[in-house]
Amino acid sequence: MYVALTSDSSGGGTLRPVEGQARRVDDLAAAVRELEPRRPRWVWADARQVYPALLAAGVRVARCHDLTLTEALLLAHEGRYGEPRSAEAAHARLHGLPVPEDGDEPTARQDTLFEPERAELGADALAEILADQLARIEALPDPGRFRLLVAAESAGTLIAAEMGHDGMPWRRDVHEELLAELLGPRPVHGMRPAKLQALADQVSAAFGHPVNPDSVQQLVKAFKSAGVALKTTRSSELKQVDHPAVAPLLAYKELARLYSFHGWVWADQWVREGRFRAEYVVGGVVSGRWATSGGGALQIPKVMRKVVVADEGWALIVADAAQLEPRVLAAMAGDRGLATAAGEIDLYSALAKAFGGERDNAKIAMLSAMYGGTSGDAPKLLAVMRERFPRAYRFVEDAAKAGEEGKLVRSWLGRTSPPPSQRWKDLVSGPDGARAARDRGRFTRNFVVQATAAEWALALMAVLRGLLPEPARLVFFQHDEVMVHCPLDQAEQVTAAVATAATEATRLLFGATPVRFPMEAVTVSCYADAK
DNA sequence: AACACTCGCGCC
DNA sequence: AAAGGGCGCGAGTGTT
Repeated sequence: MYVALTSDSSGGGTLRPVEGQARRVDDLAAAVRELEPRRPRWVWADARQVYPALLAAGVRVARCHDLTLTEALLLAHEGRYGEPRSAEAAHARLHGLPVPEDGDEPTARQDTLFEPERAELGADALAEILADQLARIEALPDPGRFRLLVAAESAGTLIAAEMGHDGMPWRRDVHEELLAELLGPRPVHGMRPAKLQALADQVSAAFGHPVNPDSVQQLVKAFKSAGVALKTTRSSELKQVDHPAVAPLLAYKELARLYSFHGWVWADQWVREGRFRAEYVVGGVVSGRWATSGGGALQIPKVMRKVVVADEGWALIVADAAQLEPRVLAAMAGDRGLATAAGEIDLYSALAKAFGGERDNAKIAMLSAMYGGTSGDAPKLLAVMRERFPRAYRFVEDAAKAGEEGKLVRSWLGRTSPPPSQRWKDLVSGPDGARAARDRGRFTRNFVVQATAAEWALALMAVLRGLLPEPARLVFFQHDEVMVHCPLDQAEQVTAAVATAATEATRLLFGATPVRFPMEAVTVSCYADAK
């Protein structure tokens, strides 16, 4: 049962069972709570506009259909990438009206003097858009897979909102201790922390004059007059240099990053009541990976993990998929040899024999095949791969070739790569054309694998979410890794749920396949102990 | 003053 | 000869 839903700013809204009449309610959260036991699939324009308020009112839902994300997936598949994806735009297209650009949401327009205020779409309009989308899905070559994609993507919006609502445990006190230990006391505004300033002073002393270690220009100039020609100021390049400024400079760079990315200012902005609440953007990456729009949740440095501590009497269940991308490739390509190796817990060890007995060689070969790498031993190892695992090899080669020719590629469930830009088309027929073509080939080569891996991870989370007992909560997700916060006595049940979810995600995407997707969960009280 | 871009580096 | 995919975010730098 689909039920279209709109909300207004007063906490009310409209509901419309797709097979019924629209009805206005004053208390939307109460109405949703009442209907939820019948497990409707809620249809809304954009979860981010609706679901946070429901969560704040203590209401969670099991299923939804996100019209905006579905529209984006459909448009891309239909070769209409970049057309406005909002529900307003979808509705306007259906009625031959002027199509509003994305970002012109009605609420963002109300203070514009000469622009007439655009009315929010009603539940009837949403039902109409849904019917159109379902029909377009049916017309696709593989509607079943695309329906799974839409369901997984929509479930992702629920999870993202819930994780933003619940937050990841974050001990301010432990964080403060760590910052004090590494950087010194919190500085007054605009000043460098003491330990950072000391390192900056050491850099200047080593050069014999003041140098701002944050300035690439000054560093290159200072090294040049010291007789060292640098192409960049990257750490990896600096490490090759023999000069007394290098050691304090490397230490400075590491701490400066910590200070600006995860220091006191960051904590003031993002940590409240012992929780780090990130803003996830579902489908924010073209490959379908999530992005964040603030808080940098997907880039928490390893050194910060000691700050993530379960509440008293609770545990963190941390699980990551081992070697997800090569397994995805094995399953997609239907390469029997690779799939057999991917039936083992350590795929690379299982492959080692084929690559001269070295596990590392197997790893380089697989990564080069998926990323388009060609340096070092890669060409030699790729030749082995072509010989031993021809279907897997051909699968990524075909994707690369399509990209080089400017064609579209798709993930397993039907997410479509962006088309080449006009700039690329101009470039590819010019003197640097071969390079532009190769660059795009690397992108599409990786896209088919990365996007399918993202789909597997989404499916895993959607299933896991449904298996979690109250009051366990998903609190973190990072591409192929999930974290659940739960009472200690639920740890075993959650661990089992993770394994079940991995198996089920594999079945949902690939049906019967010899490929295994190991998802080992560990129970810890502190994230730092998870690896 | 405000914005856009590059560089560098953290994560996968 | 060499050629590695995807992001976010900050400071510095350049442009308007």
